Amino acid sequence: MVDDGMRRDAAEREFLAAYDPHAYAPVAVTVDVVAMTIRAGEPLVLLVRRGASPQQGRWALPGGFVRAEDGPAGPADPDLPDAALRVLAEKTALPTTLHLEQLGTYGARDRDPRMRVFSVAYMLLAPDLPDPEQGRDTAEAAWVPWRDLGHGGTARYEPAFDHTRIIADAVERARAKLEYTSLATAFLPPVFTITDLREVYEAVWGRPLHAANFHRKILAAPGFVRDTGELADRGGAGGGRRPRLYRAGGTAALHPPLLRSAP
Amino acid sequence: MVDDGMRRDAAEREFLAAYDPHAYAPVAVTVDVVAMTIRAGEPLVLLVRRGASPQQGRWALPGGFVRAEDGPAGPADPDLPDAALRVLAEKTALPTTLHLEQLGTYGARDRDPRMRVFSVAYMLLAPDLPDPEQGRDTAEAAWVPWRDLGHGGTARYEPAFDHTRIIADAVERARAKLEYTSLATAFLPPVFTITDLREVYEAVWGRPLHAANFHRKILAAPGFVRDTGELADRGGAGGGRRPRLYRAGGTAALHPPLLRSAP
DNA sequence: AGAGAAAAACTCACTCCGAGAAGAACTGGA
DNA sequence: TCCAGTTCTTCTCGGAGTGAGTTTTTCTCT
Repeated sequence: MVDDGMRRDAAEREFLAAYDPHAYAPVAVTVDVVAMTIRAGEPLVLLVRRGASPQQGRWALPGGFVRAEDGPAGPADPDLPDAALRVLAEKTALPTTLHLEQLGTYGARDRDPRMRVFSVAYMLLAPDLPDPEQGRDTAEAAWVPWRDLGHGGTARYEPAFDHTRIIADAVERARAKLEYTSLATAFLPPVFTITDLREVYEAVWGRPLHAANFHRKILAAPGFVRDTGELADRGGAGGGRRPRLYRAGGTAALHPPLLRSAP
Repeated sequence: MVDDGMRRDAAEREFLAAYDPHAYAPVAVTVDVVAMTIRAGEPLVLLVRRGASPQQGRWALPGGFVRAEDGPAGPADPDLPDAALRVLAEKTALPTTLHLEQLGTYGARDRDPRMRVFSVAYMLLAPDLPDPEQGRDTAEAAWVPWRDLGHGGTARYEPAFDHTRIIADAVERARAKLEYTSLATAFLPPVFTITDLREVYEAVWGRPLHAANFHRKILAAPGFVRDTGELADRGGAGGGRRPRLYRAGGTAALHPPLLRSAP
């Protein structure tokens, strides 16, 4: 204890060396965003076609370098979520309500041939977003159904780099979190019906649910939804009772959870 | 589609600029490891006393810079988990069985006064580890009980930087994952009893459990544990039936989950 | 042998869940 | 206007799971 400050151990050497950061091998940090939405019962993820050189022309997640300091490109990103929202705003219009959550960081040595790149992946859930035709920064951008991606689909879209795995991680995270959190409301507008909520679960889990039991369980979970006291203007297309309208209740954890049991 | 390769959009500009990586503001990537173990029913986390300058003398998580390329300090870390295990091996002996899991990445602008530092936090669960007296790289290292940390404890150990929050995130992650995965076996040696397993749950959740019901639920969850067919050499200290010995069954997800209900 | 202790099995009331049926409220066409 | 079809909502019922407590089994120590 007495000589703590005098030992030139590894930590200290690292600290001193860091005063000349350029002495280190250069590394870069990027953010990649898995933006998810649901349109007509179909879960979609936003992909952009790469206009630049590695993997040029292939589809990839929207992403970009984190701005570490203020520079000619623009002000620094104060934190990682800011960077994630910035790169996404360059591709599509951001919704007013959204859920942004960090997925994980990928840093294998051979991810990028140019230099060591660490990618922080984010998952963003949002209500039905507009088509990104106004994307002013990318060759092309599109909302792509999950099932058209690499994992067992028609492989019309084969994402570049390790983005297929990142998307798969995001899908599994979303599926799991629907069980024990009220995350599903992030896919819906502020006011919705129980049927809307059930269709989110069915879309994400890819399996039909028993409507009556779902209804019961949602109302039994305290704080999941709040009754607005109002009814929708109309029932379904072919008639039907006018459904009640609800808002998200704000609860994060769900007790009891909504388990997806074996079919 | 025809002129994809000709457009000098932002992605391409980023790509070209990256060929001179030093033109960018330097950033650093570190790993911090929340190593957890349980000793005599007490959950512990490994802290080291910082020997180097920022926050010198304060306790912090074991961590260090990710080695991006081969250099004088040693070979590059092939991937982030390799870096996490390397920095931890510098502080303590690694167990033969362990569970390593990425927690998240922290990159707020003001985390470190020297430069922009992104820290990838890992959580490591292991059976009772030896005391790190042989730590050859650090002024001091110790296994610290959770309750002695900042959050409501006696504050004997007040971790540096944002490490208090990282540890809190790790604790909450561990508590939650015990509910719906077989993660608890990571705290135990290869062969253990149901009582050992229950004591892991009680230590992590900080609450006593009903022994008989716990026993029933563990055996009802398919694949959680496998019966070795053998009994322990002895019962408890003051006598008692010799307990059966089990091994981890290898199941990741638990059906049904073991919910911690309100006390 | 007997007391005490720990593991494991059992009991019981209660809740929760899946599956189906039934009721309520609405649309559109006969 | 009445009826068939549709959708939302509530109800019912058997089976499974849960919390709490009790009992049985098997062991150690005195």
